[in-house]
Amino acid sequence: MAKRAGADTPKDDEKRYLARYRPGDFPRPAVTVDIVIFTLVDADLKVLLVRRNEHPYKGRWALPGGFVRVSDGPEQGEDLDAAAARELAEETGLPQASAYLEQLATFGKSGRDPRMRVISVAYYALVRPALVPLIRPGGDVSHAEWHSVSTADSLALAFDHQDILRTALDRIRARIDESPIAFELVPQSFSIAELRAVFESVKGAPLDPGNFRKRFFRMLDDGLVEQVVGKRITASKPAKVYRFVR
Amino acid sequence: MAKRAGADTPKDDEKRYLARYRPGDFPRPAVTVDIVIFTLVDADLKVLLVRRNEHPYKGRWALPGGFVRVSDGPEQGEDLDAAAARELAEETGLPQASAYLEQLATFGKSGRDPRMRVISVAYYALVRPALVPLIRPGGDVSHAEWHSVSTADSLALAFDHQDILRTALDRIRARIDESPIAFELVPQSFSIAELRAVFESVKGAPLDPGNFRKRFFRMLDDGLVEQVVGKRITASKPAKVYRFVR
DNA sequence: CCAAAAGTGTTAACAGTACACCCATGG
DNA sequence: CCATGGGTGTACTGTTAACACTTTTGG
Repeated sequence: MAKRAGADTPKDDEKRYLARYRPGDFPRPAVTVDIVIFTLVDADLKVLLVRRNEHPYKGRWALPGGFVRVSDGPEQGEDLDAAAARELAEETGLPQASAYLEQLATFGKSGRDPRMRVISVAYYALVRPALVPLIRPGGDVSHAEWHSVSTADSLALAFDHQDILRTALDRIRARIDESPIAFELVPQSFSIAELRAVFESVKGAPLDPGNFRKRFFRMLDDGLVEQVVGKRITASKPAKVYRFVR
Repeated sequence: MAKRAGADTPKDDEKRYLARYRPGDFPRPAVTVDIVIFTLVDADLKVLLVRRNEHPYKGRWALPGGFVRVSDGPEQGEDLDAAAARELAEETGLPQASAYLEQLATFGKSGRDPRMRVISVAYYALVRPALVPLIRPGGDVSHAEWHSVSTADSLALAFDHQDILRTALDRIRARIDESPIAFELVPQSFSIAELRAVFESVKGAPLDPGNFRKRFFRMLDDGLVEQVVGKRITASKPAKVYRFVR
Protein backbone atom coordinates (compact mmCIF):
# COMPACT_ATOMS: atom_id res chain seq x y z
CA MET A 1 0.00 0.00 0.00
CA ALA A 2 3.04 2.33 -0.37
CA LYS A 3 2.39 5.47 -2.37
CA ARG A 4 3.96 5.51 -5.80
CA ALA A 5 4.64 8.75 -7.59
CA GLY A 6 1.60 9.74 -9.64
CA ALA A 7 -0.31 6.81 -8.23
CA ASP A 8 -3.96 6.42 -7.53
CA THR A 9 -5.45 8.34 -4.71
CA PRO A 10 -8.79 6.89 -3.65
CA LYS A 11 -10.40 9.97 -5.22
CA ASP A 12 -8.76 9.30 -8.61
CA ASP A 13 -9.88 5.73 -8.39
CA GLU A 14 -13.46 6.78 -7.76
CA LYS A 15 -13.45 9.38 -10.52
CA ARG A 16 -12.23 6.88 -13.08
CA TYR A 17 -14.83 4.38 -11.95
CA LEU A 18 -17.68 6.83 -12.24
CA ALA A 19 -16.51 8.11 -15.62
CA ARG A 20 -16.50 4.57 -16.94
CA TYR A 21 -19.88 3.83 -15.41
CA ARG A 22 -22.79 3.43 -17.79
CA PRO A 23 -26.28 3.00 -16.39
CA GLY A 24 -27.14 -0.62 -16.85
CA ASP A 25 -29.72 -1.64 -19.37
CA PHE A 26 -31.94 -3.22 -16.76
CA PRO A 27 -35.52 -2.31 -17.44
CA ARG A 28 -36.82 0.54 -15.31
CA PRO A 29 -40.32 1.37 -14.18
CA ALA A 30 -42.05 4.63 -14.96
CA VAL A 31 -42.43 6.72 -11.80
CA THR A 32 -45.30 9.09 -11.16
CA VAL A 33 -46.52 11.22 -8.28
CA ASP A 34 -50.21 11.15 -7.48
CA ILE A 35 -51.67 13.68 -5.07
CA VAL A 36 -54.66 13.41 -2.79
CA ILE A 37 -55.71 17.06 -2.48
CA PHE A 38 -58.06 17.77 0.40
CA THR A 39 -59.98 20.87 1.32
CA LEU A 40 -62.99 21.80 3.40
CA VAL A 41 -66.11 23.26 1.79
CA ASP A 42 -69.11 23.97 3.99
CA ALA A 43 -67.68 21.82 6.78
CA ASP A 44 -67.42 18.87 4.43
CA LEU A 45 -64.10 17.22 3.56
CA LYS A 46 -63.51 17.23 -0.19
CA VAL A 47 -60.97 15.61 -2.48
CA LEU A 48 -60.00 16.92 -5.91
CA LEU A 49 -60.51 14.39 -8.71
CA VAL A 50 -59.93 14.68 -12.43
CA ARG A 51 -61.86 12.91 -15.13
CA ARG A 52 -59.71 10.80 -17.45
CA ASN A 53 -60.31 11.40 -21.13
CA GLU A 54 -57.89 8.76 -22.36
CA HIS A 55 -57.56 5.04 -21.93
CA PRO A 56 -57.13 3.21 -19.70
CA TYR A 57 -60.02 3.95 -17.35
CA LYS A 58 -61.37 6.50 -19.84
CA GLY A 59 -64.19 8.50 -18.29
CA ARG A 60 -63.35 7.45 -14.74
CA TRP A 61 -62.37 9.79 -11.96
CA ALA A 62 -58.73 9.69 -10.89
CA LEU A 63 -56.29 11.45 -8.60
CA PRO A 64 -54.27 14.22 -10.23
CA GLY A 65 -50.70 13.22 -10.93
CA GLY A 66 -47.94 12.99 -13.47
CA PHE A 67 -44.52 11.67 -14.29
CA VAL A 68 -41.42 12.57 -12.34
CA ARG A 69 -38.97 14.32 -14.64
CA VAL A 70 -35.63 12.60 -14.45
CA SER A 71 -32.42 12.16 -16.39
CA ASP A 72 -29.19 10.21 -15.97
CA GLY A 73 -27.05 13.20 -16.84
CA PRO A 74 -25.23 15.29 -14.27
CA GLU A 75 -28.53 17.09 -13.74
CA GLN A 76 -30.65 14.23 -12.56
CA GLY A 77 -33.96 16.07 -12.72
CA GLU A 78 -36.38 17.22 -10.05
CA ASP A 79 -36.61 15.90 -6.49
CA LEU A 80 -39.67 13.83 -5.65
CA ASP A 81 -41.02 16.55 -3.38
CA ALA A 82 -40.48 19.09 -6.14
CA ALA A 83 -42.32 16.90 -8.62
CA ALA A 84 -45.27 16.71 -6.24
CA ALA A 85 -45.22 20.48 -5.68
CA ARG A 86 -45.07 21.08 -9.43
CA GLU A 87 -47.96 18.74 -10.13
CA LEU A 88 -49.99 20.36 -7.38
CA ALA A 89 -49.35 23.80 -8.85
CA GLU A 90 -50.03 22.66 -12.42
CA GLU A 91 -53.25 20.88 -11.66
CA THR A 92 -54.73 23.57 -9.43
CA GLY A 93 -53.20 26.78 -10.74
CA LEU A 94 -52.25 27.71 -7.17
CA PRO A 95 -48.85 29.33 -6.56
CA GLN A 96 -46.07 27.10 -5.28
CA ALA A 97 -45.97 26.43 -1.52
CA SER A 98 -49.49 27.71 -0.93
CA ALA A 99 -50.65 24.34 0.36
CA TYR A 100 -49.37 21.78 2.83
CA LEU A 101 -47.78 18.82 1.08
CA GLU A 102 -46.46 15.58 2.55
CA GLN A 103 -45.43 12.20 1.23
CA LEU A 104 -47.97 9.48 1.90
CA ALA A 105 -46.74 6.12 0.62
CA THR A 106 -45.60 4.42 -2.55
CA PHE A 107 -47.82 2.14 -4.59
CA GLY A 108 -46.09 -0.26 -6.92
CA LYS A 109 -48.11 -3.40 -7.45
CA SER A 110 -47.42 -4.96 -10.79
CA GLY A 111 -50.35 -4.55 -13.16
CA ARG A 112 -51.75 -1.40 -11.54
CA ASP A 113 -51.39 0.34 -14.90
CA PRO A 114 -52.11 -1.95 -17.87
CA ARG A 115 -49.89 0.01 -20.25
CA MET A 116 -46.60 -0.40 -18.49
CA ARG A 117 -44.97 -0.83 -15.14
CA VAL A 118 -45.71 2.30 -13.13
CA ILE A 119 -44.67 3.01 -9.57
CA SER A 120 -46.57 5.85 -7.98
CA VAL A 121 -45.28 7.89 -5.07
CA ALA A 122 -48.42 9.27 -3.46
CA TYR A 123 -48.59 12.60 -1.60
CA TYR A 124 -51.40 14.32 0.17
CA ALA A 125 -52.07 18.05 0.17
CA LEU A 126 -54.21 20.28 2.37
CA VAL A 127 -55.62 23.43 0.77
CA ARG A 128 -57.10 26.26 2.82
CA PRO A 129 -60.76 26.90 1.98
CA ALA A 130 -59.93 30.54 1.19
CA LEU A 131 -57.77 29.38 -1.74
CA VAL A 132 -60.43 27.17 -3.28
CA PRO A 133 -62.01 29.91 -5.43
CA LEU A 134 -58.58 30.61 -6.94
CA ILE A 135 -58.26 27.12 -8.31
CA ARG A 136 -58.19 27.00 -12.08
CA PRO A 137 -57.46 23.54 -13.32
CA GLY A 138 -54.66 23.80 -15.84
CA GLY A 139 -52.11 21.58 -17.51
CA ASP A 140 -53.36 18.49 -19.23
CA VAL A 141 -56.43 18.29 -17.04
CA SER A 142 -59.68 18.39 -18.90
CA HIS A 143 -61.95 18.53 -15.93
CA ALA A 144 -61.31 18.67 -12.20
CA GLU A 145 -63.94 18.65 -9.48
CA TRP A 146 -64.21 18.53 -5.72
CA HIS A 147 -65.87 15.38 -4.43
CA SER A 148 -67.12 14.74 -0.94
CA VAL A 149 -64.88 12.03 0.52
CA SER A 150 -67.98 10.18 1.68
CA THR A 151 -69.30 9.79 -1.88
CA ALA A 152 -65.85 9.35 -3.45
CA ASP A 153 -65.69 5.94 -1.80
CA SER A 154 -68.38 4.56 -4.08
CA LEU A 155 -66.99 6.10 -7.24
CA ALA A 156 -64.88 3.33 -8.84
CA LEU A 157 -61.75 5.41 -9.27
CA ALA A 158 -59.15 4.64 -11.92
CA PHE A 159 -56.14 2.40 -11.23
CA ASP A 160 -55.64 1.71 -7.51
CA HIS A 161 -56.58 5.25 -6.61
CA GLN A 162 -59.26 3.98 -4.28
CA ASP A 163 -56.48 2.41 -2.17
CA ILE A 164 -54.47 5.59 -2.24
CA LEU A 165 -57.44 7.71 -1.20
CA ARG A 166 -58.24 5.39 1.67
CA THR A 167 -54.63 5.41 2.83
CA ALA A 168 -54.64 9.21 2.74
CA LEU A 169 -57.83 9.36 4.78
CA ASP A 170 -56.45 6.96 7.36
CA ARG A 171 -53.31 9.06 7.54
CA ILE A 172 -54.94 12.43 8.14
CA ARG A 173 -57.41 10.92 10.60
CA ALA A 174 -54.53 9.53 12.62
CA ARG A 175 -52.35 12.60 12.25
CA ILE A 176 -54.88 15.30 13.05
CA ASP A 177 -54.69 14.47 16.76
CA GLU A 178 -50.92 14.30 16.82
CA SER A 179 -49.73 17.07 14.56
CA PRO A 180 -50.91 20.56 13.69
CA ILE A 181 -52.26 19.70 10.24
CA ALA A 182 -55.76 20.87 11.26
CA PHE A 183 -54.53 24.45 11.01
CA GLU A 184 -53.88 23.89 7.30
CA LEU A 185 -57.61 23.62 6.68
CA VAL A 186 -58.78 26.81 8.39
CA PRO A 187 -58.21 30.49 7.50
CA GLN A 188 -55.13 32.19 9.00
CA SER A 189 -57.39 33.42 11.79
CA PHE A 190 -60.22 31.23 12.97
CA SER A 191 -62.73 30.69 15.73
CA ILE A 192 -62.76 27.66 17.98
CA ALA A 193 -65.90 26.42 16.26
CA GLU A 194 -64.21 26.64 12.86
CA LEU A 195 -61.32 24.55 14.08
CA ARG A 196 -63.73 22.10 15.62
CA ALA A 197 -65.48 21.79 12.26
CA VAL A 198 -62.17 20.66 10.74
CA PHE A 199 -61.82 17.90 13.33
CA GLU A 200 -65.41 16.85 12.89
CA SER A 201 -65.15 16.70 9.11
CA VAL A 202 -61.92 14.74 9.14
CA LYS A 203 -63.01 12.37 11.89
CA GLY A 204 -66.49 12.12 10.43
CA ALA A 205 -68.12 12.46 13.85
CA PRO A 206 -69.42 15.34 15.99
CA LEU A 207 -67.38 16.52 18.95
CA ASP A 208 -68.63 17.97 22.21
CA PRO A 209 -68.16 21.77 21.95
CA GLY A 210 -67.33 22.17 25.63
CA ASN A 211 -64.74 19.42 25.65
CA PHE A 212 -63.15 20.64 22.45
CA ARG A 213 -62.90 24.06 23.99
CA LYS A 214 -60.91 22.69 26.94
CA ARG A 215 -58.60 20.90 24.56
CA PHE A 216 -58.17 24.12 22.61
CA PHE A 217 -57.26 26.06 25.74
CA ARG A 218 -54.49 23.59 26.43
CA MET A 219 -53.11 24.49 23.02
CA LEU A 220 -53.34 28.14 24.09
CA ASP A 221 -51.43 27.41 27.29
CA ASP A 222 -48.80 25.57 25.30
CA GLY A 223 -48.39 28.59 23.05
CA LEU A 224 -49.48 26.63 20.00
CA VAL A 225 -52.15 29.21 19.18
CA GLU A 226 -52.75 32.80 20.27
CA GLN A 227 -55.71 35.12 20.21
CA VAL A 228 -55.77 37.90 17.64
CA VAL A 229 -57.89 41.03 17.48
CA GLY A 230 -61.27 40.76 15.84
CA LYS A 231 -64.40 38.72 16.21
CA ARG A 232 -66.10 36.16 14.03
CA ILE A 233 -69.75 37.02 13.29
CA THR A 234 -71.88 33.91 13.66
CA ALA A 235 -75.55 33.06 13.73
CA SER A 236 -75.50 33.94 17.42
CA LYS A 237 -72.92 35.37 19.81
CA PRO A 238 -69.74 36.60 18.07
CA ALA A 239 -66.70 34.37 18.64
CA LYS A 240 -63.10 35.24 19.44
CA VAL A 241 -60.56 34.49 16.73
CA TYR A 242 -57.13 32.92 17.04
CA ARG A 243 -54.16 32.08 14.87
CA PHE A 244 -51.67 29.26 14.74
CA VAL A 245 -48.23 30.25 16.01
CA ARG A 246 -45.36 29.55 13.59
CA MET B 1 -73.77 7.80 -30.39
CA ALA B 2 -76.09 5.36 -32.19
CA LYS B 3 -74.75 1.83 -32.44
CA ARG B 4 -73.69 0.82 -35.93
CA ALA B 5 -73.38 -2.81 -36.90
CA GLY B 6 -69.89 -4.07 -36.02
CA ALA B 7 -69.15 -0.76 -34.48
CA ASP B 8 -66.90 0.10 -31.60
CA THR B 9 -67.92 -0.96 -28.19
CA PRO B 10 -66.07 0.96 -25.51
CA LYS B 11 -64.14 -2.24 -24.81
CA ASP B 12 -62.97 -2.52 -28.43
CA ASP B 13 -61.96 1.09 -28.32
CA GLU B 14 -59.88 0.52 -25.23
CA LYS B 15 -58.28 -2.66 -26.59
CA ARG B 16 -57.21 -0.92 -29.77
CA TYR B 17 -55.83 1.96 -27.80
CA LEU B 18 -53.78 -0.25 -25.53
CA ALA B 19 -52.50 -2.37 -28.41
CA ARG B 20 -51.26 0.77 -30.15
CA TYR B 21 -49.74 2.09 -26.95
CA ARG B 22 -45.97 2.15 -26.74
CA PRO B 23 -44.34 3.15 -23.51
CA GLY B 24 -43.06 6.64 -24.06
CA ASP B 25 -39.39 7.26 -24.38
CA PHE B 26 -39.38 9.60 -21.43
CA PRO B 27 -36.36 8.88 -19.30
CA ARG B 28 -37.08 6.74 -16.29
CA PRO B 29 -35.33 6.52 -12.94
CA ALA B 30 -33.84 3.34 -11.56
CA VAL B 31 -35.86 2.11 -8.59
CA THR B 32 -34.40 0.23 -5.65
CA VAL B 33 -35.62 -1.04 -2.32
CA ASP B 34 -33.44 -0.44 0.72
CA ILE B 35 -34.20 -2.17 3.98
CA VAL B 36 -33.52 -1.10 7.53
CA ILE B 37 -33.28 -4.44 9.30
CA PHE B 38 -33.56 -4.23 13.09
CA THR B 39 -33.06 -6.81 15.76
CA LEU B 40 -32.33 -6.91 19.47
CA VAL B 41 -29.08 -8.38 20.79
CA ASP B 42 -28.44 -8.25 24.54
CA ALA B 43 -31.19 -5.67 25.01
CA ASP B 44 -29.52 -3.40 22.47
CA LEU B 45 -31.22 -2.33 19.23
CA LYS B 46 -29.12 -3.28 16.21
CA VAL B 47 -29.30 -2.53 12.51
CA LEU B 48 -27.81 -4.68 9.75
CA LEU B 49 -25.33 -2.84 7.54
CA VAL B 50 -23.28 -4.05 4.59
CA ARG B 51 -19.88 -2.76 3.57
CA ARG B 52 -19.70 -1.48 0.00
CA ASN B 53 -16.85 -2.86 -2.03
CA GLU B 54 -17.56 -0.81 -5.14
CA HIS B 55 -17.77 2.85 -5.95
CA PRO B 56 -19.43 5.09 -5.10
CA TYR B 57 -18.95 5.21 -1.32
CA LYS B 58 -16.50 2.30 -1.57
CA GLY B 59 -15.64 1.00 1.88
CA ARG B 60 -18.56 2.74 3.55
CA TRP B 61 -21.37 1.04 5.41
CA ALA B 62 -24.76 1.02 3.69
CA LEU B 63 -28.23 -0.38 4.07
CA PRO B 64 -28.88 -3.65 2.22
CA GLY B 65 -30.95 -3.20 -0.90
CA GLY B 66 -31.25 -3.82 -4.60
CA PHE B 67 -33.11 -3.07 -7.77
CA VAL B 68 -36.78 -3.78 -8.26
CA ARG B 69 -37.21 -6.25 -11.11
CA VAL B 70 -39.65 -4.85 -13.63
CA SER B 71 -40.68 -5.17 -17.23
CA ASP B 72 -43.14 -3.47 -19.55
CA GLY B 73 -44.44 -6.75 -20.91
CA PRO B 74 -47.68 -8.33 -19.82
CA GLU B 75 -45.77 -9.65 -16.82
CA GLN B 76 -44.73 -6.41 -15.25
CA GLY B 77 -42.36 -7.92 -12.72
CA GLU B 78 -42.45 -8.20 -8.95
CA ASP B 79 -44.54 -6.08 -6.58
CA LEU B 80 -42.67 -3.58 -4.43
CA ASP B 81 -43.44 -5.57 -1.29
CA ALA B 82 -42.22 -8.73 -3.00
CA ALA B 83 -38.99 -7.01 -4.02
CA ALA B 84 -38.41 -5.99 -0.42
CA ALA B 85 -39.16 -9.51 0.84
CA ARG B 86 -36.80 -10.98 -1.76
CA GLU B 87 -33.99 -8.59 -0.88
CA LEU B 88 -34.49 -9.32 2.80
CA ALA B 89 -34.28 -13.05 2.16
CA GLU B 90 -31.28 -12.74 -0.16
CA GLU B 91 -29.26 -10.51 2.11
CA THR B 92 -29.91 -12.44 5.31
CA GLY B 93 -30.43 -16.02 4.14
CA LEU B 94 -33.60 -16.18 6.23
CA PRO B 95 -36.66 -17.93 4.77
CA GLN B 96 -39.37 -15.73 3.27
CA ALA B 97 -41.91 -14.23 5.68
CA SER B 98 -39.81 -14.99 8.75
CA ALA B 99 -39.56 -11.32 9.64
CA TYR B 100 -41.94 -8.40 9.92
CA LEU B 101 -41.65 -6.08 6.91
CA GLU B 102 -43.34 -2.75 6.28
CA GLN B 103 -42.90 0.12 3.88
CA LEU B 104 -41.23 3.16 5.41
CA ALA B 105 -40.99 6.00 2.88
CA THR B 106 -39.53 6.79 -0.50
CA PHE B 107 -36.33 8.73 -0.97
CA GLY B 108 -35.81 10.35 -4.34
CA LYS B 109 -33.68 13.46 -4.10
CA SER B 110 -31.80 14.11 -7.29
CA GLY B 111 -28.07 13.44 -6.89
CA ARG B 112 -28.43 10.91 -4.07
CA ASP B 113 -26.61 8.40 -6.28
CA PRO B 114 -23.88 10.00 -8.40
CA ARG B 115 -24.08 7.32 -11.11
CA MET B 116 -27.66 7.84 -12.19
CA ARG B 117 -31.07 8.88 -11.01
CA VAL B 118 -32.15 6.39 -8.37
CA ILE B 119 -35.38 6.43 -6.40
CA SER B 120 -35.32 4.22 -3.33
CA VAL B 121 -38.40 2.80 -1.67
CA ALA B 122 -37.29 2.15 1.89
CA TYR B 123 -38.70 -0.62 4.09
CA TYR B 124 -37.98 -1.60 7.64
CA ALA B 125 -37.83 -5.14 8.97
CA LEU B 126 -37.94 -6.58 12.48
CA VAL B 127 -36.09 -9.85 13.05
CA ARG B 128 -36.64 -11.95 16.16
CA PRO B 129 -33.44 -12.40 18.20
CA ALA B 130 -33.84 -16.19 17.94
CA LEU B 131 -33.34 -15.96 14.17
CA VAL B 132 -30.17 -13.92 14.33
CA PRO B 133 -27.79 -16.92 14.51
CA LEU B 134 -29.36 -18.28 11.32
CA ILE B 135 -28.38 -15.24 9.31
CA ARG B 136 -25.89 -16.04 6.57
CA PRO B 137 -25.29 -13.03 4.39
CA GLY B 138 -25.66 -14.13 0.80
CA GLY B 139 -26.23 -12.63 -2.60
CA ASP B 140 -23.87 -9.90 -3.68
CA VAL B 141 -23.07 -8.92 -0.13
CA SER B 142 -19.43 -9.12 0.76
CA HIS B 143 -19.80 -8.39 4.42
CA ALA B 144 -22.76 -7.70 6.65
CA GLU B 145 -22.67 -6.79 10.31
CA TRP B 146 -24.98 -5.77 13.12
CA HIS B 147 -24.36 -2.26 14.38
CA SER B 148 -25.76 -0.69 17.50
CA VAL B 149 -28.14 2.05 16.39
CA SER B 150 -26.48 4.43 18.85
CA THR B 151 -23.10 4.09 17.14
CA ALA B 152 -24.51 3.81 13.62
CA ASP B 153 -25.46 7.47 13.85
CA SER B 154 -21.83 8.55 13.73
CA LEU B 155 -20.83 6.18 10.95
CA ALA B 156 -21.08 8.27 7.74
CA LEU B 157 -23.25 5.84 5.85
CA ALA B 158 -23.30 5.71 2.05
CA PHE B 159 -25.77 7.74 -0.02
CA ASP B 160 -28.59 9.23 2.08
CA HIS B 161 -28.82 6.10 4.20
CA GLN B 162 -28.30 8.14 7.34
CA ASP B 163 -31.63 9.88 6.58
CA ILE B 164 -33.34 6.58 5.94
CA LEU B 165 -32.06 5.06 9.16
CA ARG B 166 -33.19 8.06 11.17
CA THR B 167 -36.61 7.96 9.55
CA ALA B 168 -36.90 4.27 10.39
CA LEU B 169 -35.94 4.90 14.01
CA ASP B 170 -38.49 7.70 14.32
CA ARG B 171 -41.08 5.40 12.83
CA ILE B 172 -40.61 2.43 15.15
CA ARG B 173 -40.31 4.73 18.17
CA ALA B 174 -43.68 6.24 17.32
CA ARG B 175 -45.29 2.98 16.31
CA ILE B 176 -44.23 0.79 19.22
CA ASP B 177 -46.81 2.44 21.49
CA GLU B 178 -49.62 2.23 18.94
CA SER B 179 -49.17 -1.11 17.23
CA PRO B 180 -48.02 -4.55 18.26
CA ILE B 181 -44.63 -4.38 16.56
CA ALA B 182 -42.86 -4.91 19.89
CA PHE B 183 -43.90 -8.57 19.74
CA GLU B 184 -41.81 -8.94 16.58
CA LEU B 185 -38.61 -8.42 18.55
CA VAL B 186 -39.25 -10.95 21.28
CA PRO B 187 -39.36 -14.79 21.26
CA GLN B 188 -42.72 -16.44 20.64
CA SER B 189 -43.11 -16.76 24.40
CA PHE B 190 -41.65 -14.07 26.60
CA SER B 191 -41.66 -12.65 30.11
CA ILE B 192 -42.90 -9.18 30.96
CA ALA B 193 -39.34 -8.06 31.57
CA GLU B 194 -38.27 -9.25 28.11
CA LEU B 195 -41.04 -7.24 26.50
CA ARG B 196 -40.11 -4.26 28.61
CA ALA B 197 -36.52 -4.58 27.40
CA VAL B 198 -37.81 -4.18 23.82
CA PHE B 199 -39.57 -0.94 24.70
CA GLU B 200 -36.56 0.34 26.59
CA SER B 201 -34.18 -0.44 23.73
CA VAL B 202 -36.38 1.14 21.11
CA LYS B 203 -37.24 4.20 23.18
CA GLY B 204 -33.69 4.46 24.48
CA ALA B 205 -34.88 5.09 28.02
CA PRO B 206 -35.64 2.94 31.08
CA LEU B 207 -39.26 2.28 32.05
CA ASP B 208 -40.69 1.80 35.50
CA PRO B 209 -41.16 -1.99 35.93
CA GLY B 210 -44.29 -1.61 38.04
CA ASN B 211 -45.98 0.77 35.65
CA PHE B 212 -45.06 -1.33 32.64
CA ARG B 213 -46.56 -4.33 34.37
CA LYS B 214 -49.90 -2.53 34.79
CA ARG B 215 -49.83 -1.57 31.11
CA PHE B 216 -49.09 -5.18 30.24
CA PHE B 217 -52.04 -6.42 32.28
CA ARG B 218 -54.33 -4.16 30.29
CA MET B 219 -53.11 -6.00 27.20
CA LEU B 220 -53.94 -9.23 28.99
CA ASP B 221 -57.46 -7.99 29.76
CA ASP B 222 -57.87 -6.95 26.14
CA GLY B 223 -56.91 -10.45 25.02
CA LEU B 224 -53.88 -9.14 23.16
CA VAL B 225 -51.59 -11.53 25.03
CA GLU B 226 -52.18 -14.67 27.03
CA GLN B 227 -50.19 -16.62 29.57
CA VAL B 228 -48.63 -19.89 28.48
CA VAL B 229 -47.21 -22.71 30.55
CA GLY B 230 -43.63 -22.48 31.66
CA LYS B 231 -41.42 -20.08 33.52
CA ARG B 232 -38.48 -17.95 32.53
CA ILE B 233 -35.40 -18.52 34.68
CA THR B 234 -33.82 -15.21 35.58
CA ALA B 235 -31.11 -13.96 37.85
CA SER B 236 -33.68 -14.00 40.61
CA LYS B 237 -37.32 -15.03 40.93
CA PRO B 238 -38.62 -16.99 37.92
CA ALA B 239 -41.06 -15.06 35.72
CA LYS B 240 -44.28 -16.13 34.05
CA VAL B 241 -44.24 -16.32 30.27
CA TYR B 242 -46.82 -15.09 27.77
CA ARG B 243 -47.44 -15.08 24.06
CA PHE B 244 -48.92 -12.64 21.61
CA VAL B 245 -52.38 -13.68 20.42
CA ARG B 246 -52.69 -13.83 16.63
C1' DC C 1 -28.40 -13.97 54.68
C1' DC C 2 -28.19 -10.91 50.81
C1' DA C 3 -28.72 -9.06 46.26
C1' DA C 4 -31.72 -8.88 42.50
C1' DA C 5 -35.55 -8.88 40.11
C1' DA C 6 -40.52 -10.40 40.21
C1' DG C 7 -44.62 -8.76 41.70
C1' DT C 8 -48.04 -5.46 44.50
C1' DG C 9 -50.11 -1.21 46.10
C1' DT C 10 -50.75 3.84 46.82
C1' DT C 11 -51.07 8.38 45.49
C1' DA C 12 -51.45 12.64 42.74
C1' DA C 13 -51.99 14.76 38.39
C1' DC C 14 -54.06 14.93 34.31
C1' DA C 15 -56.87 14.02 30.06
C1' DG C 16 -61.26 12.41 28.13
C1' DT C 17 -66.36 12.12 28.39
C1' DA C 18 -70.97 13.28 29.38
C1' DC C 19 -73.87 16.67 30.45
C1' DA C 20 -76.13 20.77 32.62
C1' DC C 21 -76.30 25.46 32.35
C1' DC C 22 -75.55 30.68 31.51
C1' DC C 23 -75.08 34.52 28.16
C1' DA C 24 -75.00 37.55 24.17
C1' DT C 25 -76.84 38.27 19.77
C1' DG C 26 -79.77 38.45 15.47
C1' DG C 27 -84.14 37.90 13.90
C1' DC D 1 -88.68 37.09 23.42
C1' DC D 2 -86.71 33.20 21.71
C1' DA D 3 -83.77 30.15 19.07
C1' DT D 4 -78.89 29.66 18.31
C1' DG D 5 -74.55 28.78 19.27
C1' DG D 6 -70.68 30.86 22.15
C1' DG D 7 -68.90 30.21 26.48
C1' DT D 8 -68.53 28.03 31.50
C1' DG D 9 -68.60 24.58 35.16
C1' DT D 10 -68.87 20.01 37.28
C1' DA D 11 -68.64 15.19 38.22
C1' DC D 12 -66.88 10.68 36.77
C1' DT D 13 -63.58 7.79 34.64
C1' DG D 14 -59.36 5.96 33.02
C1' DT D 15 -54.35 6.60 32.19
C1' DT D 16 -49.83 7.87 33.49
C1' DA D 17 -45.91 8.71 36.55
C1' DA D 18 -43.40 8.42 40.75
C1' DC D 19 -42.33 5.65 44.26
C1' DA D 20 -42.55 2.63 48.39
C1' DC D 21 -43.01 -1.87 49.47
C1' DT D 22 -43.24 -7.32 49.72
C1' DT D 23 -41.96 -11.86 47.83
C1' DT D 24 -39.25 -15.37 45.88
C1' DT D 25 -35.45 -17.04 44.06
C1' DG D 26 -29.97 -18.09 43.26
C1' DG D 27 -25.64 -17.68 45.16
